[in-house]
Amino acid sequence: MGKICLFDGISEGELKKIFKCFSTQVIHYKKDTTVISNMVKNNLMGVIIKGKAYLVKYDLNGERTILENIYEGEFFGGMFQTDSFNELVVVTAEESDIVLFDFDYVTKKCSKNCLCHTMLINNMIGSMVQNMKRQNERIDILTKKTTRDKLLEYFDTEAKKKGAKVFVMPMSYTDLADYFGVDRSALMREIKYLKDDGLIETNKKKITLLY
Amino acid sequence: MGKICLFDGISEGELKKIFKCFSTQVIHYKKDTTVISNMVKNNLMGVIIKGKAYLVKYDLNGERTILENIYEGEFFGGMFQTDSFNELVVVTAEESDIVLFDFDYVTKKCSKNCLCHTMLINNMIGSMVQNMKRQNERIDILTKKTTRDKLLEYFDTEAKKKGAKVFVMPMSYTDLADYFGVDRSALMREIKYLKDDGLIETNKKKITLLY
DNA sequence: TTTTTTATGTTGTATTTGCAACTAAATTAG
DNA sequence: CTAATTTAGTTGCAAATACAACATAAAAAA
Repeated sequence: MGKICLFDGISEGELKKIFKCFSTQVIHYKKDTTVISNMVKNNLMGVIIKGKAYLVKYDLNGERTILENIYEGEFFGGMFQTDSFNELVVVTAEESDIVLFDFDYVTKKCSKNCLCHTMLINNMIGSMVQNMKRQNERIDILTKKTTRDKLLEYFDTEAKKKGAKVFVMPMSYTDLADYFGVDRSALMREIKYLKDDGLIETNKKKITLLY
Repeated sequence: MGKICLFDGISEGELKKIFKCFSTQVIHYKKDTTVISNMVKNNLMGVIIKGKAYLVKYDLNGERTILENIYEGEFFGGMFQTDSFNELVVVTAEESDIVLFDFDYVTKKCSKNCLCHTMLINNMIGSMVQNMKRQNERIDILTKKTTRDKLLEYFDTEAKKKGAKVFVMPMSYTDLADYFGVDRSALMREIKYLKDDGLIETNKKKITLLY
């Protein structure tokens, strides 16, 4: 399958042209910096050239929920224009290089109708499909009623991705608890129960499925 | 904001041309019919002309999870090609008219490079953004730890959509429980508690927020 | 290096939730 | 219109979970 990046199939030279046409440039961001928020009502979108970011929603109590992970080569935005009563914010998860430009440049197609533009749109659709798959995967997990079922579903997916019964968790247990929307200590306890029941073995972040 | 439909801005005549170019036609489906599954490895996508469908995942135990609602004018597919170890299926939620065609027709652009094609792609992106917003909304709710918080978040969103403290639930309580991934009776109980605590009033599906 | 911060791991307890098993109301089908 | 099916509404109880409060290990910063 291979990860689709927004600029796949577009040469350095063409990319420079696009950036010029979009009158934008790469900006470097420190970790935990707000790149874009719905406070800024511009119809912006951005591409992560290097690094990683989160789409975050802030609660009334200041609690934050990570709605999406945005990885290298992926884009965000397009949902900041209208009906944004949601406090949506894109924040860097690490030091990142990001390009911001107006959504219209992409959709409203420049006069030149260049080939790379078509390529860009195709990649964009591919990237969105990729993103939807990830979101569906998470929803599938989140709708499981017990933490045990969430874990088993998650382990299953990871094992299938790796094609093996042994794999290394790609995130911390703390983050996993957030990803599941459950209490961290309850998650740890459930993992212990799974071990007690002989369903899994763990060594730090290495998980072995015994079924 | 207004709902974006895939064929917005495309005339009847042009649409006929597209259908011909895509060598497809509208098919009528009865309720609860499988329109497309990842068993069929074709790179298909479909548009709901009339009706409604679900993107469903079937569990090993035969349990089903509704991952997405696909409404009139929206499309689905594009995620059925590769890495589909997930048992994803699109099923009609009611009697529906649907068009199926190969994804490549859209992305790989026909030789004519017609204007309506560009329009189609723009609408497609709009539709996907819309979809992502919905998914994010649901994830936001699902990650809330208690059923009470899920309900309050949900009520909040609905109230904001309607711009009023009073609104009518757009789905049954049974469906809401599935949407939340919680037990139905537990949901009913929590609604009662909310009433007891004077936070809401209900009359069948009419909800009034008292805060 | 040492200090500071963040992540892991554990446990008791009160609260929340799922599950089962109902009845009543409402909707759909015949 | 009546029967059949689906949805709403309740409740007891066992199981799961959130919360709080720790100790320790690991990682990051100074």
